[in-house]
Amino acid sequence: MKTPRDSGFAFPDWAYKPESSPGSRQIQLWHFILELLRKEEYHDVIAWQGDYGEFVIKDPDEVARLWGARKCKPQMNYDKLSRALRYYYNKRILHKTKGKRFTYKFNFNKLVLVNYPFIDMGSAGSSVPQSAPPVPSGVGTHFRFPPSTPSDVLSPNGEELRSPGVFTSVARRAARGSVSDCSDGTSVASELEEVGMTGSDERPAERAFRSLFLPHHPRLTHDSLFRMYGVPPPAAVHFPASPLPGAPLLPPQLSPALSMTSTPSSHLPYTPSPSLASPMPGSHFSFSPEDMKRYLQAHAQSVYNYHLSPRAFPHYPSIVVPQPQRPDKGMAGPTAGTHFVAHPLHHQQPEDPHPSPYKFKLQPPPLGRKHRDGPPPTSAGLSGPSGTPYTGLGECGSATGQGFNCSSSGLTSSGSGGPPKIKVESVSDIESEEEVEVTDISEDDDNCDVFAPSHCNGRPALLPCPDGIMDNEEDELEEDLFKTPAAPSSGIISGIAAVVGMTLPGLKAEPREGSPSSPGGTQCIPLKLRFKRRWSEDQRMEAEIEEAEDKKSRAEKEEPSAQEAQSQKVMPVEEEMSGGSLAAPLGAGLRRVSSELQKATAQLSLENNGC
DNA sequence: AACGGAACTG
DNA sequence: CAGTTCCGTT
Repeated sequence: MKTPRDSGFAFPDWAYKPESSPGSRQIQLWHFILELLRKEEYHDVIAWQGDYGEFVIKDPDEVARLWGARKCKPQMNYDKLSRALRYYYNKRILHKTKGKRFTYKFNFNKLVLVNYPFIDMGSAGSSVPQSAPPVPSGVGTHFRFPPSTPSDVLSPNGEELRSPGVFTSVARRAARGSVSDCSDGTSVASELEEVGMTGSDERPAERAFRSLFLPHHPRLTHDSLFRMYGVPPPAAVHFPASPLPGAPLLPPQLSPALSMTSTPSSHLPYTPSPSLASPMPGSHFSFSPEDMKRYLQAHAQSVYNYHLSPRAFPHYPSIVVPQPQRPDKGMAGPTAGTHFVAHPLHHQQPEDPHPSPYKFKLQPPPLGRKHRDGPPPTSAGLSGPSGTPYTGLGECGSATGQGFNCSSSGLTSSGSGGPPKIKVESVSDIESEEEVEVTDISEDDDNCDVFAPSHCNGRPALLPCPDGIMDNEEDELEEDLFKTPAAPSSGIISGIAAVVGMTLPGLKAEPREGSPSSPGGTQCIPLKLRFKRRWSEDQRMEAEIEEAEDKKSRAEKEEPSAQEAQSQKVMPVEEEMSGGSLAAPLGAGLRRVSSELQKATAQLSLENNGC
């Protein structure tokens, strides 16, 4: 049966919450979709279907109408809505299920990332029970919410085989608490505790998911997060590692940043890092200093060991990292002196002494807009939010009185100063496969535009579109091939490391040497170039992996269990390079982090009250 | 139907 | 920034 009651299957609770869209004052489409998906009332309009994360819009017009209502856009229609949906392709939040009409599919990994917790170390919170729920972890395993095999999730009778059924229980629980979707943001904190503490029957993954991703920083925007994590985990490809299919006890799932390569339904064999693979006493992960440390270390190491693109380091506020070599003076750190990350890889900056292989050309600001066509007839016509009959639709109805939340703006957005804005464009564009990687640091400003949505198809942006793989044409295999994601910038790793108060061994070591898996010959290649290559490779790999994953998952549907017996030997973890001294003085710091997370979460819920 | 560029908006 | 609006193309 389609499980009438909870047929809405199940997405992690956070996914259903408005607060889940960091930095967004207004509800976002994907979130809204999730909302509808969750409600039975709308199952005739939109519903889960098929693969995990796949949903079908049964009544496009209605969905559009609802969306329009929610956004106070009476003119909304499916055409427009779908455009918005299409934009998600680039962000990789969604993708289209080819062949099936009105059918799209969520990319959970992305969603997770969006919700990855970021802490603002600004305050020195505490007092919060670091009741971090135990988390599952998967050393060599790719973190996956939903089991990749039906059997994993299947109830004895194989009934709920519905794709994302995994989170059903969660969803149910969530529903219990906060029913008013958008109006109450109050449940987050409590939920955190509630579920967090439950040692219950929940799948480890669920809990892990929750505990790890529930909290998030309000100030971060979707995009910034995407940028942060838009980087494919090189480690994944370089580490054949042993997947622990279905292994009950898995080492901590490390940074999503490093594992987001595949689709939710897949398990990517991936060894985060040597240190990680090592003895993981508890099979649980918590925000305890110990676990945190391991987590961070692994994360950091992975990055450094594999020369992850600098851009792979998400920005971490309030964190200062020990500058490796290169006694930079003021370093062109990100804006404002406010705390920030001195990116260890900063030395790949423009002012670099050596002849930079990176060529850029300044692209003049976009020509005056209004080119569209025809003379601009003092608009004013339609956009008027006329009193459109709004179907009270549960969602925001709660808005006091009549108005919707059409104007509420809870968080202040740093008024974006409209600086000169100059686009930097790779000169070596299209042709030269020697793409350039701009190691840009500043993050909260226009510099990032450089990496903004790069379309491998048409206008090539900065990122290279590895031959062979890229979807230059309208190839088929691109089912899951997405355009190269926007590149992130800044370093979370270093940031974290700093927070934890440890020094990254790998960091100090000359990047040149360290790499355990550096292909012979690279030794002589300039750092920049190496990074560049790595980046390209990563991009390519991501695409490949995703595709493969998708296929795999699809195939898996057929044969539940199989070779996955217990081939989960021990991954031949590469021994920790030189720095086995990762152990570092941390503890208090971690606790703070943990509490900060919770605080932020709680705070968020308040901020979102207005709806 | 689906896609995606471009201008535009709050 | 996350769409919204338009629209030509496939």
